[in-house]
Amino acid sequence: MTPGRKTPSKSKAAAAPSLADVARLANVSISTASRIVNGELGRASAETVARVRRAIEEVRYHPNHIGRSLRRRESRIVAMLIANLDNPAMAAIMASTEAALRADGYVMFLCDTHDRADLQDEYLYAMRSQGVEGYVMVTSVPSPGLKEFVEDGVPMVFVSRRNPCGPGAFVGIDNVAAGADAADHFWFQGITELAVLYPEPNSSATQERVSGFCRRLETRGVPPERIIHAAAPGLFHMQVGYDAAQGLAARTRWPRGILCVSDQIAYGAYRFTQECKIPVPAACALVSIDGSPLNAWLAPWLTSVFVPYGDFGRQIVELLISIWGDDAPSDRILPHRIESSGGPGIPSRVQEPDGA
Amino acid sequence: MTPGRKTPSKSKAAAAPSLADVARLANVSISTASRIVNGELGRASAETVARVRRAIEEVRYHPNHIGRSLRRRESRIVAMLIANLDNPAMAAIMASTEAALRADGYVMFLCDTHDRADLQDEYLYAMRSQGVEGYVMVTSVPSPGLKEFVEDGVPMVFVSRRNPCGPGAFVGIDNVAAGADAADHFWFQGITELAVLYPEPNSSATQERVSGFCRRLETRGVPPERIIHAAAPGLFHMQVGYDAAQGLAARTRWPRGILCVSDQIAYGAYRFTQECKIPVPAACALVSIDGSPLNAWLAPWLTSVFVPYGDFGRQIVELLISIWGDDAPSDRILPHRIESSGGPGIPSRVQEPDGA
DNA sequence: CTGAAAGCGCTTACAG
DNA sequence: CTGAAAGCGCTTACAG
Repeated sequence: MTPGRKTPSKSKAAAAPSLADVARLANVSISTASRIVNGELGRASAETVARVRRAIEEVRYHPNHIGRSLRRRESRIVAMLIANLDNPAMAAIMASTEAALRADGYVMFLCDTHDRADLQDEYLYAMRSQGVEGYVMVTSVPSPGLKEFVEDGVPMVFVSRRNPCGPGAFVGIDNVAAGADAADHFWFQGITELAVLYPEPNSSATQERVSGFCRRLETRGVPPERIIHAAAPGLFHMQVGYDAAQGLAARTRWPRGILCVSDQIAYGAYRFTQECKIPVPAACALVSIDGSPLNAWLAPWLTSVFVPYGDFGRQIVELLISIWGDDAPSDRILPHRIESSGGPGIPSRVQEPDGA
Repeated sequence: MTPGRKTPSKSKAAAAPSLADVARLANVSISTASRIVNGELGRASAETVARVRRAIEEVRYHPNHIGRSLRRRESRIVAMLIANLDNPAMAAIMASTEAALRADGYVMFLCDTHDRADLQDEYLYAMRSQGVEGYVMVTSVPSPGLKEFVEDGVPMVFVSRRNPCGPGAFVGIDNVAAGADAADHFWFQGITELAVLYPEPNSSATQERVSGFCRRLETRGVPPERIIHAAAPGLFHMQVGYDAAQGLAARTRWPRGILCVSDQIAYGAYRFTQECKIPVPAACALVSIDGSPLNAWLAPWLTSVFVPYGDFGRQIVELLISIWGDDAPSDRILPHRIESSGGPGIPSRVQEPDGA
């Protein structure tokens, strides 16, 4: 399957120099060399330090983390398990987490679970074998392995979607409030013929968004049965949005406003409205949750709840560190805000009259 | 900086069982246990094998790859260094590479270099310390570390953009041909007032696309000086496209057709055309290179050269394996094709008359 | 100020 | 069929 793996080293590549090579060249013990490599300078004469440093330069020594990890029993590696790389929101979470980890001297394994329980478990076990010290679970799914890790108290942070197998540290927005804000956005514009579009099966995030939306509308006097629910299965949210919109059209009169639980679902629904010649937002206002930067460029017709994915990374890493420190982990709920993309010539703020 | 790292293990988490634990429980030597863990069953009695397996189950043993890596001097880890995670094309390359690696039993470190030479080097050294066996360089930049790695014969594959520091195995499309196809697309529609938009500084890919475009037009009889070049600096291609389009408008008459070297540049240029009330594609046809799936949903006005990023991963991994096997690495050039996104009601194929 | 020694978890000739 | 031993590269008490 992997022919030629027998000779993994290019003939050119000499074996990497080890601490022993440095020590030999500098005429010191490996212990001393190790201390100097690790910046413990107080315990060696200036002359020795200089000699060792020269040797390090000369052989171009770089520490081998595998040896260090084995001995110290720590790897400084974190794994991110993520459901769907080609969703821009996921990419933003990935990028910010990667940057925050690097700033703290960690490196990141990336695992694409495709929202599949079997793959998720395969990765969890593979990562454990690699000595990973913490797990960032972005939109995880229930699985036996996850349950086992959670029960074993393995350090984990759940992002966007809560732990589907029990309690767990969480980073995300207040999804109930986000749904409620979307509801108010419609309400203040006098739009009360409403629908909501979401993927199936439901994650905690979806459920919270939808229920926050419906409960707020109920508070405003819009009875829940007036709000049409349309769901469609699938991982590819644009298709989900298209399919759900189509299902909606088949069942009922077209609404004046639609909440889509993600930007991509809104993109899919939009395409359907265009095929049906429904003017957006004039005849039907579309609101979604994500706030992708893309919206300003390609979707000026969309109003979206901005989720600060770029700030997630810092929070995720802080939370992980507090878990390692055996602190009681407290969820990190980040602020969201609703905003129009403001395309060419479109005023960009939502005006919120005070009071109902 | 990382408070509490002194106690990295949750009190709950018992030390992971080692091969020694298995051996003790099964009453065999560590050697024997190791062989059985590694599937070398021919050398132990069936009874011993069963006993060891029971012990493995009982202590819930999982092999520690750090120990294995140290001893075998191989890690089965590959690193991907990539310039810009929030570009959908990059995400597609990432996803397909990750999947191909997993299929072959490798895991992947992800490093976001932000197109910065210093970060690229920081990562290269960090990855080497982690014992990484191969490097996937997506849109790399020139840097001293890269030069050093290339000279040392470290296994590397360059993706999309060629090695900026000398020769190197490459996976991508034929960028010259892609540019030429875009030229023909305009030519066959009778559009010869043309401009080309690209980011600065120029990568090999950009240069090849632009020169393929211009050379083909020259062949067709359109003199090079008739083609307006507009570039803008930056990493964020949508802004680059907008800025370049703005610069174009400031300098000259608006063209009838524009080649944008990436989809995102086209999105940016599109926004500018909308602000200027220029009908697209009626008054100005936009062609780009990438072929993002998003186009069909949000950019029906765009014609794009489809690049099979989803197939890159397999090719990358095969190429890496051939390099490990000391085979002479041959570049992998994948097929592209030009296509309209085909939005609602728009016919989706480009008709290509035969002959000029 | 410095070094010898043990050991992290594993694999692998080698001997029996 | 099985095991004792060496060693991958490193760190860390401990002794001097």
